[in-house]
Amino acid sequence: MIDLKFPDGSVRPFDAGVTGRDVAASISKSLEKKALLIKLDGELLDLARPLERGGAIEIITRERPEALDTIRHDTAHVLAEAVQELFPDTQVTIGPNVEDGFYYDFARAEPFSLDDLPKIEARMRQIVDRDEAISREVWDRAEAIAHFDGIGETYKAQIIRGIPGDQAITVYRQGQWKDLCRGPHLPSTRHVGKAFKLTKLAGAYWRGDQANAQLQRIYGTAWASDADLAAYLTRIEEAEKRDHRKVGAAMDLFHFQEEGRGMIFWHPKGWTLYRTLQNYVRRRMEAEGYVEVKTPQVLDRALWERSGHWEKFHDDMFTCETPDGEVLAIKPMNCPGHVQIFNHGQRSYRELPIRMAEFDGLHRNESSGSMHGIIRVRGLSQDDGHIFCTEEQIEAESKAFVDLLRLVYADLKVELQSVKLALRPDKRFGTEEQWTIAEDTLERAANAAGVEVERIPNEGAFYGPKLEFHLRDAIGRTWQCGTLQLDYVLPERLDATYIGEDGAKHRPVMLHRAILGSLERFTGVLIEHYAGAFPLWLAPVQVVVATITSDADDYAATAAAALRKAGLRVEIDLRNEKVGYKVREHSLAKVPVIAVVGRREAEEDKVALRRLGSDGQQVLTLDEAVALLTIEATPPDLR
RNA sequence: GCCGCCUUAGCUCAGCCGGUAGAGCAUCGCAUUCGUAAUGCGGGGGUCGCGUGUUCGAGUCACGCAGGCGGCGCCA
Repeated sequence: MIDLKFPDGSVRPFDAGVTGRDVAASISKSLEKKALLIKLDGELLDLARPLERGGAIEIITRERPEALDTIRHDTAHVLAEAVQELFPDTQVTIGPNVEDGFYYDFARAEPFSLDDLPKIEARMRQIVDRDEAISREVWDRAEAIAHFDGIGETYKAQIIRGIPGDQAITVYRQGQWKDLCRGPHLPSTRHVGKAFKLTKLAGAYWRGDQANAQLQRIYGTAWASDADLAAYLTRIEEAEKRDHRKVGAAMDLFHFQEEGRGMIFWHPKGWTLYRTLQNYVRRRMEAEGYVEVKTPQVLDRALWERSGHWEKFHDDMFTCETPDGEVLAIKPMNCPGHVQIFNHGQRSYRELPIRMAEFDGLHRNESSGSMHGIIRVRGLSQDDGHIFCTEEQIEAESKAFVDLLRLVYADLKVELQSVKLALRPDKRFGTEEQWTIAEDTLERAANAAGVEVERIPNEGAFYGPKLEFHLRDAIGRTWQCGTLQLDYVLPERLDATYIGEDGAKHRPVMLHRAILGSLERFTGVLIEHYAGAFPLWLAPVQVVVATITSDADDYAATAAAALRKAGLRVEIDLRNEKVGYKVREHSLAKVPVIAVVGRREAEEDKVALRRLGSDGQQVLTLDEAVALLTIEATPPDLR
């Protein structure tokens, strides 16, 4: 006998080997019908799985979030079954869940076409209608390998070879079809339901390695109900409207053209936004003791060889050659330049830490497939900084940086998606001991600043581990923005030294850090975050003074001049159009404040303020309006 | 870089089985002076991404290239 404890606290005895379905049936007929899975001591299990031990049990029905994960994974299995029925020459590989859905990777000589998706979906619905029972089998490892190799499923055989020896090899069968899978699964394909949709096709490398074969990936989304699916599709559609490329074009912020792939042409409004952001972060940094420098755009290849960048990145660097045969590289980053300034003259321990900042342009020959609007570009600049310090200063400097970053993100009202600690990569410089110290120090500093990190192996820079601060774009993709990197390597390779208290030469440590990261990328993320409707202090155009009739033209000019004198970014709209037309146009252009002036306002020295997103108006005297808007338009660090 | 898809007016998009290009918005002109999300009328605007081929004839079909989009890979 085993004891099962139910969520209401009651404990009941059952025979060992009882299944979740039996347990549900013992409660009610309807629960047996609705049950999809059970959870035993936190572990999800198939409804038909015999229970050999007792514990806390929950019956999982369709409405539960745990069920959704299983529905998605089962949808992936139904997808795989449909694909193998329709395209028998296809091998299955893996099909995990992702946010809002799933994918399945297939190995097939001929790629799928977009036209195949509706056919596959139709077959998937048939499989759901067939209501194939899903059952779990435990296989012998050697037999399983031989079996999958024998039927030409070489990827599956390879996966089994990689499964640790103490783990059971489980195969799930649904109808004629079967797949190696850990489970759990729904009782039958009917429970998958039809609230799914195949969304996109993509190529993906086997095991994420470019050296391996490229598989055909089919992405899909699946939900517990049609209403949830419809809501999801609407949400995605809405989110796509926030795309910074669309908003940027609509607001006339920037453009690209073929001759400058990955190179931004910033228009006046976009550049105003960019400079406003840059000036803000520059002030925040100056207040923290940073000193700003400017280093050359083009430097001899020899310097990049010494720093180690040439070896790892020369294909990704733009280079040029003089008629004399000198090979120069356009700088992809500022670090070696900053070390040159540090190295100029003799440094004392008394000067440390030196916090050196630079906002100069950088160029990287990013591969064609990696460019993405203004978020990933070839020409960029960072709110870059390098802190030269002693080992003892690392932790305090790191914590101060994380604090500063959090302050800036709070000012900008962006939310961190995740903070990752990128650990030592295969290709690296420096000793194991240095890496261990560096990794642990970064984690401690982050924790001290109240930030939990997720350790990710193999993702660090060649010279040191990185803290990565990730933000989300409109449709949920995440992008690394801020970063903090601890580096023992470059000071050594570029021979940076300072004179210590003991009169001897010492090696400083370098902290590479950026709060926003690429200003271009951050601007892109901000555009999507605000959908172009920026807070007053960031908005490229803060106020439009719009007239109702030409009687008010002179007064509008007076009002605009007064607002401009107070430092506001003001446009004036004297066009011979109805005020409704003007309001609509400037609202669509996301101008935060429209100051409407008609004959009445002109006579009384007033303005009628209309805020973006509200249809009321606030009638103030011109002086009051100037005072109010000036306060509102003050950047957060100057308040 | 790899896989798939897309590319027609400034923008968003129509254009069937190959027969010589269309709408809305924007722009320009005229009228209108109208109090908070589109005033009316009229005009101009296109080597249909680029190239080659098939054809009597190509926006439409084929091939190549470029750029873009989605994903993978890469990201100092």
